[in-house]
Amino acid sequence: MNPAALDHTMLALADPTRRAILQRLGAGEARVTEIAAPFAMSLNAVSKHIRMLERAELVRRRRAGREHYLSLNPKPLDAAAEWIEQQRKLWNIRLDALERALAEHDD
Amino acid sequence: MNPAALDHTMLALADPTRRAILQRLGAGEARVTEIAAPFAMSLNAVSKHIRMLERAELVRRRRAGREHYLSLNPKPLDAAAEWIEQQRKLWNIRLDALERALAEHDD
DNA sequence: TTCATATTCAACTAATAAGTTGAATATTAG
DNA sequence: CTAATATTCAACTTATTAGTTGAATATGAA
Repeated sequence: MNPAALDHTMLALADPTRRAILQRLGAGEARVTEIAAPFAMSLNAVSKHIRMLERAELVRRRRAGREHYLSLNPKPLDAAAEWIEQQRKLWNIRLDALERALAEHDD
Repeated sequence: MNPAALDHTMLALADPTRRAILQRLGAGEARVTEIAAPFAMSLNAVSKHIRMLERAELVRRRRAGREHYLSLNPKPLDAAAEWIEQQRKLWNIRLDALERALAEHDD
């Protein structure tokens, strides 16, 4: 588990265009041009977003002639979700301890 | 639900220093200097990281004289976790459908 | 072969992030 | 009052992101 991998994953998720691309790919693979179509930016800009998603390994590319088919790889989401869940768990444990301490103090 | 809020949350989580700060705050509130101590960077650099965490509303600040006590606000993590879970759920639904289609095809 | 399509590469600008150092501000301690 | 402490502000550098336009590359179609 490379620590920079989580950096890349989180950074990839920190942009609405990239989140929309992932959401689109959730429905199945698609070509670069198809993915870019809904966005009010150049194809090149979307191409760069895709590159960031690939760096995070959230997106895989399959070349079929001149067309590149992209698909979602949800694996890195596991580490991201795990970090957040771990954090929430620890926080809750601490809050529970606080509550118990307060309850005791009431006696 | 401001869409930029999720951007800020994810971006805040995309840095190991900031994640470490959040982890530290999971154990309870702490002053800026205390938080900065373990890091091999200037106090000012950590101060800036804290500002980003505040922008994401992951950290709250309570001033007590010249000392600023920081605490974790885990609320924004909910939206982040929810986005990821939603994505994983959709992905799994699609994979299940794919599997069913394949199974049918086998008959 | 020639033309159109799909995509990236290269070069550029502008904005933001991440870090530095040094000064300013506010508060507490002696 | 003066000195030390806690923190931010300001200015600066460097790296990265996000976007653009125009050219290159590779493939497919006529």
